[in-house]
Amino acid sequence: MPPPRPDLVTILEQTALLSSLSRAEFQMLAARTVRKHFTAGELLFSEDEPCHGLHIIAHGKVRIFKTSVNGREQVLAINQAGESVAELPVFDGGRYPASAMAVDDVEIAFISRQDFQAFCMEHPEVALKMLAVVGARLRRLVGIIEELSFTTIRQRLIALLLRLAESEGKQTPQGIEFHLPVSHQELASQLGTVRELVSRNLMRLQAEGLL
Amino acid sequence: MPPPRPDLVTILEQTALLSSLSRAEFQMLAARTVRKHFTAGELLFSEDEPCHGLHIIAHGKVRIFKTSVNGREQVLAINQAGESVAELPVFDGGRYPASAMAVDDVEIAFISRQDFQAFCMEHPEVALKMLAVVGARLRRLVGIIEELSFTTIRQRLIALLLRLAESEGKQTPQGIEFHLPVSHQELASQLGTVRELVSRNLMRLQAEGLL
DNA sequence: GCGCCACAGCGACTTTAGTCACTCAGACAA
DNA sequence: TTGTCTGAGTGACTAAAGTCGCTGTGGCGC
Repeated sequence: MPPPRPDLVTILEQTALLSSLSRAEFQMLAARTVRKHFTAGELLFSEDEPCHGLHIIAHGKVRIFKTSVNGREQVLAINQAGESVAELPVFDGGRYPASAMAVDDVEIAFISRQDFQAFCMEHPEVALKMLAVVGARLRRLVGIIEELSFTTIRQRLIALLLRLAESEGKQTPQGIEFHLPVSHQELASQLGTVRELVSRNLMRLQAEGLL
Repeated sequence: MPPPRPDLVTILEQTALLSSLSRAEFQMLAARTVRKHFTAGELLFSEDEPCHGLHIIAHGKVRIFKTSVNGREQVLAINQAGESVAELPVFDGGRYPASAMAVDDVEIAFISRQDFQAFCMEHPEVALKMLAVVGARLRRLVGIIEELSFTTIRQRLIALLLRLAESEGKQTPQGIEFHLPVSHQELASQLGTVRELVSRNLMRLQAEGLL
């Protein structure tokens, strides 16, 4: 038996997307929800696969990314518990635009396309929330485009480090200190480049005394 | 007086976003719609401005783009009559993520945020259509990211030329023939690079006999 | 201990992208 | 006819980005 399993209603209640629903509505939705489990490194789905429903993350982190022919990866987003994944193909009926992989062990609440669409028709406020969520995603993508087309890897790396410092860092007399939560390879994927450049640029920043 | 002005209901009827509404609904919406006119080169809105409502293009083309500090531009989309612009900030209440400029003379039907949100609550199917439209936009952005992070300018240029050939080209004995509809500068913006590289790469393709 | 592995560091090199400075041709107004 | 403006072509250069190959290190299993 996997780790403690909060019941589906509780999971659904914790997703931002569905806040503002009544207890009865949650129960109705829960009745149509399937629970799925993925272990670290497992693919939830991959690019160009047809989409059958909405994934809501109950526990764990999910990495959304694209892969190039030469094996390079570009991370589009990393989503956590309470967030949903791949909302869009649920609505436009198309295929997944990217792949999703479990970063650690992940619990998913899965609702089929038909069920969720029907639910949205009856609860327009959920559709509006959905639009807000998708809007936020769009903003992030525009941000990535901006970085990719206007800035150097060095600048992107600095920006990413600052973000990490913000979220993970703790203050020390010498400045802010934090551990890199992931490998250089992973940082490279998030920046849209290769490991060596991350390594080199980190060195450079260190040499300049900024680390 | 500007060019012939079809009435608002007709304009609204022609937008994909609102198809499937009844005549009465169109009239109701039209009553809350303001008409705006922009001449070529004029900005509809710019990045980071707060958003007050939804723009629907009645006539003309609109270029959505980002600008960098050093003056470079990255085109995110070019939208035509019947499409809407900047749907997202209407819903998440944020600011515009990019700027929009009239490519030629443009007629806009403008609906305020409040009115449109209210309308969506009453017409969930419009909200769902909206999600599909936004989804398509998201796909395009992911495509841009993919190109930016995985391919060279040469490849991107080829891809863009092929797209143009598809839409504008006419078959001739020697192959497909078409005019570049825009300046090299504009192509560069769409590819996320500078004029010189477009020029050079076009030369290169020509030298290799691919043009 | 030994070998195996994944991750990291690093030097040498090639390719691509971007910058600068200039020339040229065509459009157009004075 | 000039002058001027804009878009385009181009050579020379710099600076990024990416590739290759090798070394080092620190787990971890046997």
